Amino acid sequence: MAKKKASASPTPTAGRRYWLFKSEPESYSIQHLEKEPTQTTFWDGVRNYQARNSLRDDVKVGDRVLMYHSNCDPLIIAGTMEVVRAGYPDHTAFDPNDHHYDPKSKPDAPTWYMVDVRWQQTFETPVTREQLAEDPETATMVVMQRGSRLSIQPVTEKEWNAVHRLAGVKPGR
DNA sequence: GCCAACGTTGGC
DNA sequence: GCCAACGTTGGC
Repeated sequence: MAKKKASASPTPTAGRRYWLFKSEPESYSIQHLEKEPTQTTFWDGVRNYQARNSLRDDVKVGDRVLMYHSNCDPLIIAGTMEVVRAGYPDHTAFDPNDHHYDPKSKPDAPTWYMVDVRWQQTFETPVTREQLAEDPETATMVVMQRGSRLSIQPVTEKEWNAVHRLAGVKPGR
């Protein structure tokens, strides 16, 4: 477990990547994350190979993440998170009692991976899907593509900045 | 609640 | 290795 000094900020900007993670707020919302004792959680339950590859190989400590609330009304980007631990095996796949149990994933040969994220900010004015569709800089985001079911998606810096503009806040530190 | 799009499974 | 059937996702 990686404890971080409060003063120790961050991670260099260079090489930082941006992502969008989907969650159904009924299961887990940004409000849940904000209320966690450490405002940190492990992002478990991803059971799609393309998304798994991103979590295992590409999502790095210091990367920034938009949290998208799916399957709800209104559909929004609710806020942002910071990656605090890079890909490691998703242990919920090993637990037969867990909803995300997958017998083909073994501790010595894990199929599924997760990362740890820390709450960064909850947008006072969340950005709605409708806004994303209307703005030329965000309309092309992966999340807006018809039939896009990918739960871990790359976001460009331009899109990251545009989402913050729509939220009425400065793009984070 | 509906249903299109998508990923996975399994018979052949 | 093809592809139909199936289950799931997720916007509407």
